[in-house]
Amino acid sequence: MKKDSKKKATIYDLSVLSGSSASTVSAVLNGTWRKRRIKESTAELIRGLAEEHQYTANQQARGLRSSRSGLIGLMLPVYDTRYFSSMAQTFEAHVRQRGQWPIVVSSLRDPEEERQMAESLVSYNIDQLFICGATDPDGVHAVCEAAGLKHINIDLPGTKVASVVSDNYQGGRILTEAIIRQFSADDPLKPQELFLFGGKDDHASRERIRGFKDMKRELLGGDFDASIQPTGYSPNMARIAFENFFEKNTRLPRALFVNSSINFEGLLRFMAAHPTETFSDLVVGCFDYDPFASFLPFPVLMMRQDVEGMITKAFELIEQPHAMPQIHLLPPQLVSPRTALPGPLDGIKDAG
Amino acid sequence: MKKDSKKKATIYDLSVLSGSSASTVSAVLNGTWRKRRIKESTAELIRGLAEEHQYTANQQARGLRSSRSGLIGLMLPVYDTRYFSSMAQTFEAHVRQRGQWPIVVSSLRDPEEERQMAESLVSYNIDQLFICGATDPDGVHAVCEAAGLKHINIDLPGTKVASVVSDNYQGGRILTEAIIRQFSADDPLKPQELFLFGGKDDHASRERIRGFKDMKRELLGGDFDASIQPTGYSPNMARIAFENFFEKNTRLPRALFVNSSINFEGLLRFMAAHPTETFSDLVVGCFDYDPFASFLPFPVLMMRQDVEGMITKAFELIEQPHAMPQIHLLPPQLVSPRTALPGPLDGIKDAG
DNA sequence: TTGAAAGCGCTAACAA
DNA sequence: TTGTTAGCGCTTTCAA
Repeated sequence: MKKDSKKKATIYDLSVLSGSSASTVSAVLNGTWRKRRIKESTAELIRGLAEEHQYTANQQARGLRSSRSGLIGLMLPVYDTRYFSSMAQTFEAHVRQRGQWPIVVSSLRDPEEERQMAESLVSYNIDQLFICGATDPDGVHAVCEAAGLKHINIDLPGTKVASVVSDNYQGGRILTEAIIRQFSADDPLKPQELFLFGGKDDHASRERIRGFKDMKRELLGGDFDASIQPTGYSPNMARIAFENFFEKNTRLPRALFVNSSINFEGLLRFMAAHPTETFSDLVVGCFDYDPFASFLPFPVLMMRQDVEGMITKAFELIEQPHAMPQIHLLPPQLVSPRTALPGPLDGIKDAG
Repeated sequence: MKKDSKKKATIYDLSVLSGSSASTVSAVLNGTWRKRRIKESTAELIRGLAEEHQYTANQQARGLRSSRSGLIGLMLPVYDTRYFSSMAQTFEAHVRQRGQWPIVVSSLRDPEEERQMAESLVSYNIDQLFICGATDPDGVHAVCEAAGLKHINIDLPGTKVASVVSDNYQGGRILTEAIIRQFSADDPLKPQELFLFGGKDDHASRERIRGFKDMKRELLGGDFDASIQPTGYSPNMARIAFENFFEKNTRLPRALFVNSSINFEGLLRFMAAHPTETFSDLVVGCFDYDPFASFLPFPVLMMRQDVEGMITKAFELIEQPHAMPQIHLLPPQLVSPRTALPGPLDGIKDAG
């Protein structure tokens, strides 16, 4: 083992070894050598040396000099749902395919946190930022704008740059209709038997609720604002809402529209405290797809957001210099009960 | 808006504005000013200016100079399971609490990929690397070692540095026993009715299988190597294994030990193609906890790995200069059917 | 209590 | 076809 094995080789080391100048080495190793008209043979030589000494460019130095970093950021509310984890997984694949590096952070839906994270990412000179599900996208925008950092909104729209979000209104309508159609004509669902739980006062929730209300009115008539129970994106608040409802009405509604899989976990917590019979005639519709949830012992309809499509579209838009601060809608997909869809993990070659 | 609002302020800007030198500004702003005995008033002045001009240190420059970056890496096989996504979530919380920044990447269980990722992370001068579930931890070690990068193994052990992993052997035993005890004394499970599906030839699978076999032998007698069906960590391979078994035996085993929730998704895919009755008398035990899986229409026993404990322990060990390349075992926790445990998302303040 | 100066490793004019 | 040079923004001696 060479004594310098702890020290990484630099272009200067290779410069000495090859007899070329540092700038020549640099050009050869960063791909700009063609337009610098460097002799094939010198390039060859330097590449060989680089290989031999396991040279890899110091990205900090490169970035400091060129004001880039090769890092592309993704700001997520949380990792730990199948929706957001598949977002991270898909994002990573796209970024790496572009020869860049993903840096993913979770801001826990705290606007102040979101801004500070953006600040910090700026200080690393990240090249682009994907703002996903931010509570205050425009606050993050201000930080990016001030730093000249390209950015785009996903999942929850902002008003300052382009946003790629699901068509939550249509999704809400479709899901509501599907829930209602689960019930047979001889024992149809009544308006006071269908409730929406979860979500908060953000764009996604509002749109879903709007779709829910419209479709409910169209199909069942009546309009019960009381049938909306926002609980935030918290499993426990949702659990409490279900408990309260149950206490007051001695049963759950026959049909539930659950605003997000996080809230659905609140339903699970409720379930844990009650016998299976409590859910024997329940129908649930839920935003975001989770494969295990789809096989629960009662019909679960899920709306799967088009994560792959959102990321693809976002990459398209973020490149465009003067994209309007416009909302691009992608249709989510209704998933029938007992459906196991392939996900971002399929196609990975590992099989043991 | 000032014309320079696109340019971030540097210590030189503040140096000019404050009348102090750049090195003084630097010291004030990076906390070393006390030991440089800088006057409180100058410090005050500079801090005020920094605030006013929204100064934030350029991490690339800082890192280039000091060979640090403030980044702590986590290498994950994949994001998109509740086990790994909770790992990412927990890791992030710990890292941020230390005032560092998490950089999370997924290597898709490809040893070559793992090494290249490590190389690349090295080129960003990350300060520490947590190697989680790597297929070839020692390969990654070699890269880290050569770069003088502190690292540690989680989930899957290596032989060169300390590893923090679940006690998969005990976990396998406990889970197997729990599965068997689900059956009543008047219709007990027979040895040929209990199968293990999933996993591959890695440490975790081997240990779980060993625990499975031992406990099965102890409680049911007999030893059927045929009752082990590795499928890799692939939903589809698992699905095919279930299909094959079903075709050959016209039914599933009465009891399944599923090696990972990823393989469980293969069971879901199988389920989607078969009527509910096929699973009416099924008992499943599965490694890794997924809240939705816990409520499926048949008893599902899950082993929850102690993610919080693993991360905590790993942080402890990675600091120690001469930790032995030893395996630290953490007991996983048996989770009864229909249990909704709190996760890393609980305690987040958001509630809408 | 502070400043001057060197240099981390790289890129990109500008010369030659 | 290549070398020289001047930084990118910061930390860190060393000197004052």
